[in-house]
Parts: sequence; C-alpha cells; structure tokens
Amino acid sequence: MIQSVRRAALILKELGSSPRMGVTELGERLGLAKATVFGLLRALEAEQLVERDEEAGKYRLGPAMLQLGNAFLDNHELRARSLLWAETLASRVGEAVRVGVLNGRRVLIVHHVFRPDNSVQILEVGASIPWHACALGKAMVAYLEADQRGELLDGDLARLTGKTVCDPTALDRELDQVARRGVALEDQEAIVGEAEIAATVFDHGGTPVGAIGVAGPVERLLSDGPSPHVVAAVRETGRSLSREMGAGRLSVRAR
Amino acid sequence: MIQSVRRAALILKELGSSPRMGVTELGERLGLAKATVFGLLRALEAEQLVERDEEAGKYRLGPAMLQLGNAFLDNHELRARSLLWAETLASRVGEAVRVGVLNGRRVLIVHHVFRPDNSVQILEVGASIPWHACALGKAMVAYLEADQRGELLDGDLARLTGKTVCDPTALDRELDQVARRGVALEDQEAIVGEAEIAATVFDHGGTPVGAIGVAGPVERLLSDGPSPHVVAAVRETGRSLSREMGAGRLSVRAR
DNA sequence: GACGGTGTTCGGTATCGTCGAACGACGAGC
DNA sequence: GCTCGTCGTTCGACGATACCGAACACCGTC
Repeated sequence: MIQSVRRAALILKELGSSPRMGVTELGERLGLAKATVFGLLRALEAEQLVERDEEAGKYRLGPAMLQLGNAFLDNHELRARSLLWAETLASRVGEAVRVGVLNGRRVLIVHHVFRPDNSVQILEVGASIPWHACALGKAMVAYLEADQRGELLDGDLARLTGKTVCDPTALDRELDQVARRGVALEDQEAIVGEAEIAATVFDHGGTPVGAIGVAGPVERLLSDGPSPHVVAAVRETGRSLSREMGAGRLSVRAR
Repeated sequence: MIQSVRRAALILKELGSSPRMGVTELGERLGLAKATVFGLLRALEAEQLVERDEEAGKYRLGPAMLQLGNAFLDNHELRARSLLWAETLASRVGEAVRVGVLNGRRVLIVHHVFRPDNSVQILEVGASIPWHACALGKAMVAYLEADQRGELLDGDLARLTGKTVCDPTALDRELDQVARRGVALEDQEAIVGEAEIAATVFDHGGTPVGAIGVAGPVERLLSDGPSPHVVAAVRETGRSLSREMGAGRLSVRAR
C-alpha cells in the first residue's frame, strides 16, 4: 500500500468532512508531522485537488474534485442504464425516485428524479445514507452472501429517527422478509414523515449491484400497508433494470 | 512535489476521461512501468477512489470520488451564497441560470437552476466549458489582471461552433467591452441556438471569484440586441451576490 | 515588544516507492 | 487443441525520495 497516496486520500476525506482546515489541524488529526502534511497538500494543490484559501492559509477541496466526481457518474453503468427507467417510474407513481449503490456501510445515491410536481426539492445525488435506514440499502443487503450480510449487521447501526431499526436480530428478520417479498420498505427510519419502497438490481450473475426505489411522504406510500400500485411499479422496474444490466454483460461475453 | 501523489492524481484524471482502463494502458499513457501503476491503483482502490471491474480487470473511478465532489460543492462559498439569488433570477427571467468559477482555462459550473418550465433538462453542475466560449468565462476574464488575461488569450482557443470567437485580438476587444458594459454576452459560441448573458461576482477585494448568468435560446435572449430585461436582472444579481461575498469577508474581519 | 500561533523551508536518514523481469491466467487464432 | 500473445499480478533489489524534527518567517494578540 503506497503510504503517501493513502495519506493523501485521508487528507482529502478529512477536508471533505469539514471545510477549511489548516496544516496543523490536519497533522494532528492524522498523526503526521506538519511538514509531511504540507508536502502532500502541495502535491494535491498542484493537481487542483485542493485549493488554498488565500488570506487564511486554510485548505479546502479543489475544483478538480468536482470534475472527477462528475466523471464517476458519467462512467457509471447502473446510473446510465437507470436514467430512462427512473424517469418512467417517477411519472408513473408521481413521486421522487432514487437509485443507489452500496458503498461500505452506506448507500450512495447515484441518480435522483424529482417528484413531478413543481415543488422545490434538493438534489440528493452524491449523498450517502446508512444502509439500514433506507429501503435502497435493505434491498441490496437482503441479497448479499451470508457473511457480508453478517458483517453489515454487526457494525454500528445508528439511530436517525425514533423509528430507525437498530436491533440486528430484528433487521435480520426484516431482510428475510425483503427477500421473500421482492421489495424493501422503509418507514420514517431516516427522516420523519418520509418513506421509501425499493427493489434490488442484479447483474447477470445474480449479485446485487444497486437498488432503485420510490421515496415520498409516508401517508401516500405506506398508509394501510405499502401502496400496491407503487410496489408493483417498483418491482417491475427493478426487474427490467436487472435484465438490462445482465443483457449488457451477456452481449459483451458473446463477442 | 511528491511524485507518487502526483502520479496518482494523473491516474485519476486519466480514468475520468475514459471509462475503464487497464494497468497496461494507463502505464503507456503516463510512461510508467506496469508495476508502478499497479501499486498506485492498489492504494487508490483501498481508499475507494478507484474500483476494479471484476471479470474484466479494468479500473474505473470509485464511489468515494462522488462523495468528495459533493463535499466540494457543500463547502463552496460562492455556491452556497448563490443558491437563493440564482433561484430568484431564474424565476424572474424565466430561463435557466448557471453559476461558474474559473478553473485553469475552463469554467466549472458549480450551480445550475433549470428553466422554470417543465421541460426535461440535464443538470450541468460539474461540467466545464472553455472560458472563451461562454459568457460566464468572459465575465470573469474581463476583470483579471492584465498578465493573467494575456495568458488566457494566448493559449489555444478551440472552435466549438461556427460562431466561437477564436481570435485573440477580437476577444481582447470584446473583453474591454464587457468591462465597460458590466455584463458579458455569448451568442451560440458553445452550442448552436444557445446564448448566455452573465455578470461577474467579485470578492471584497474586487477580484473576480465567479460569475452568474442566464442561459437560453438565442431568440429569447439576443434578438435585436441583448434583452434589456435580462441584462438588468443579471447585472443586479451579480452586484447583490458580490456584496454578499464581500460582506461575509468583512464580518469575518470585524471579529 | 514579546509571545503563541500559524504556514513554510531545510537537510539528513532510512524508509519506501520504483523498475525490470518473471509468473499465471485468460482468450484468440492458425 | 495447442500455442502464442496479452493481460493483470508478484517478486526482489536498487536507490531515489518522501518523511521527520528543528529552525524560520509571519501574523495577530496580549
């Protein structure tokens, strides 16, 4: 593992979590000598990965970071293939649609279609949510190998709202139910008043590569049990997307 | 300059420009030994900055990249302060609004408000445009120090459409006009049919830190000269934003 | 004017990244 | 079906190079 690169990456993540930090502060947080941090920052600055705030001497993430983040999205296969499906799903159910992938113990949103009314909504692409607090996460974890699933159940399961399920045993049982039902539910476990219904997206080998789901007010999605209309639409979309992801692979193989 | 960090950054940028590359290909492009590239990729992979495509062995950008890109936006002062102004401007003129910063020879879009009709539009945040082909870029360059302006005029000025201004002398003259007028114009110089009207945003010291502009169909913005209504709205918004950027600084100083 | 706090520079040491060559696996092609 | 070519990967030794501690320069404060 190349030391300096690893350290540079840690610096970037540290800068991402709190805007504007000085050399000394970074050095303390990472347990490195000031001079070491300074050298790394110099290299990162030359590549525009970090920027120095003149007149304060503090450092922050640089513009190249945004370009690379965008490049990640452009190259993302699941995202590219889900654009049309997500749009269709959103207009079919009249709610917002999110597409996410599992990244460690969190779900990273890679696509987001606004609810098709004219309300002001914030774009969640790039946000990451604890896996156990969203339907997208549960939809993916439910189909992981037992050992990976166990690992995710073991770690810490933060409580975001009063309804977040933090008990590993209860979560495990819920995941079994997700696998049986084919869709995952979330009832105000991340944000009070918001619910989500999601389906898993599989690759050609049957391993989950992401999830797509409908998010909206709990009273429209879950009053009197999950809305059958939404559940059916989400399930179908998940299946179609999975087929498309698999098809892509197969055609590559067939060449 | 730390060699390995610099090389790692080059790898990231290379991966950003073309999705999925192998160790050998990267080694050739950067003039490095395969083993060297492999080691760097290993380190980057451990930090989720790159991902390996199983079954093809190729590498691509990783999810951490998106999170960092997002963190850059969250920490961006101009962006944060422009959110409300951009929204207001968009609804006032009924067109899309973009906010950008200068990044080398290109303008990086850090905020984008859709035209307030219900048409499908793609989000341009993260995109970067040659400075001479958009009003945002001209608005900033017009107020740079003479030497920086000269540098930007000297480099290559790519032709994107038939109307792109690529002649340094003509551009120089246009920049003078921008400074006199207080707004920059762009007439189908990046995309045929699209025009833009932009104003500079200054910090407390009077140096340009960004630009905000209205983009839309040329017939609505520039028929019979620049639409006075839009020009006035853009100019005012730029001034207000500048005041806010400066005010922030001053209050910091006053502490 | 001295102090504590920055960010920055410097130089020696040993660590650590680099390279070339060899390995193993996969797929293509005569 | 065997070989060849190419890919990603591993290994080991060399020596360049990144690391650290200490000293410097700078600012604002007490």
